[in-house]
Amino acid sequence: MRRTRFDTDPCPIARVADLFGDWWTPIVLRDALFGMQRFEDFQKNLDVSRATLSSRLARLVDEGLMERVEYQQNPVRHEYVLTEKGRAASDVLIAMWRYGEDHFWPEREQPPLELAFRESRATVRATVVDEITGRPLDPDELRMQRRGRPS
Amino acid sequence: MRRTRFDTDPCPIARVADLFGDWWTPIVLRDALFGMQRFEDFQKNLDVSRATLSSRLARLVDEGLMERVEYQQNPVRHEYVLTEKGRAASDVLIAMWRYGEDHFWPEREQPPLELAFRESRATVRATVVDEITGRPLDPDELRMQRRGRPS
DNA sequence: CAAGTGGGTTCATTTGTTGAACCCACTGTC
DNA sequence: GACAGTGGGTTCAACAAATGAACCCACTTG
Repeated sequence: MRRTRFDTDPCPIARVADLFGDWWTPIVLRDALFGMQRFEDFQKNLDVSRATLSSRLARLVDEGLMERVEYQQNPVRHEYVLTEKGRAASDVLIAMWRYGEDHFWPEREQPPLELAFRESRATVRATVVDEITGRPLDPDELRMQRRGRPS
Repeated sequence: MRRTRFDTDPCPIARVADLFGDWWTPIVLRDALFGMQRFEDFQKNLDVSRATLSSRLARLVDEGLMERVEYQQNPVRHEYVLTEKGRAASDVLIAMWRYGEDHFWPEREQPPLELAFRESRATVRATVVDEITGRPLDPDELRMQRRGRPS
């Protein structure tokens, strides 16, 4: 009766959902992308149970999104550093940010936080587009197909 | 000891994570975006427990991503139709697709499924960009800030 | 030698997921 | 008019996972 896993599913969304499909993982990753690295910092900032945090970080290391790196000896201490794969997850997080700010606040209200460029401090508005045409993607115009031979 | 909720969190990612933060919701939404509407179809296609599916669909209706619409009487039957808010979730799902296909298959392997345009059947490669400049977003160049008065 | 720091693990309680079985309203078939 | 089938659920017992609190350990600093 263990939780259903999708980590070997043929659909990319399913595999990502298997990892992001709990409430803590995306939030831990968010903090990591904004520079957080230490267990204590995550724990204090997120107010998460130490046991839960521990298992989430272990999973992220396991999946190759983070690396557990020793940053001092005597006593030995480690920090969690994002890998390339971990940094690439930012696109998913950024899409979530945009969707959240557009649809999860009551009309005429806005979230107190915004995403901005570090240097200019200008607000970022992200959007998902087709890489080639640069145009937004309408789900009604998309389909899933077998690679190679379109059925 | 109930599960921690983020549906009133000031961070947009947290609110979205609260909804997408389980393994079934993104997958149900994926099928819905590709046109699925009926309970039985979701259940057969996903091989999910009827109880779990039922609660997921109820949550999606509750949050305003879907509407439960009567499509026949005698006997009364309903189907689940995406709202505007539901359709807008496609950007998050598409970003997950891209991240999944780029990072969740072993080197030199590719997922058996691809995202494509319905008409031309050409492969879609999606990317997250800044709406104004059209340029990809590097997480190292971003920050979270309070809206209005940049601290 | 007591308190503090960083990074965890262990534990009991409670909540959520799972698969199987069941229910109900109706239709179509023998 | 009894029965199988369809669509859309609910109920149930068993098990897994999240939670918060307490605990542990290796060191440093006062």
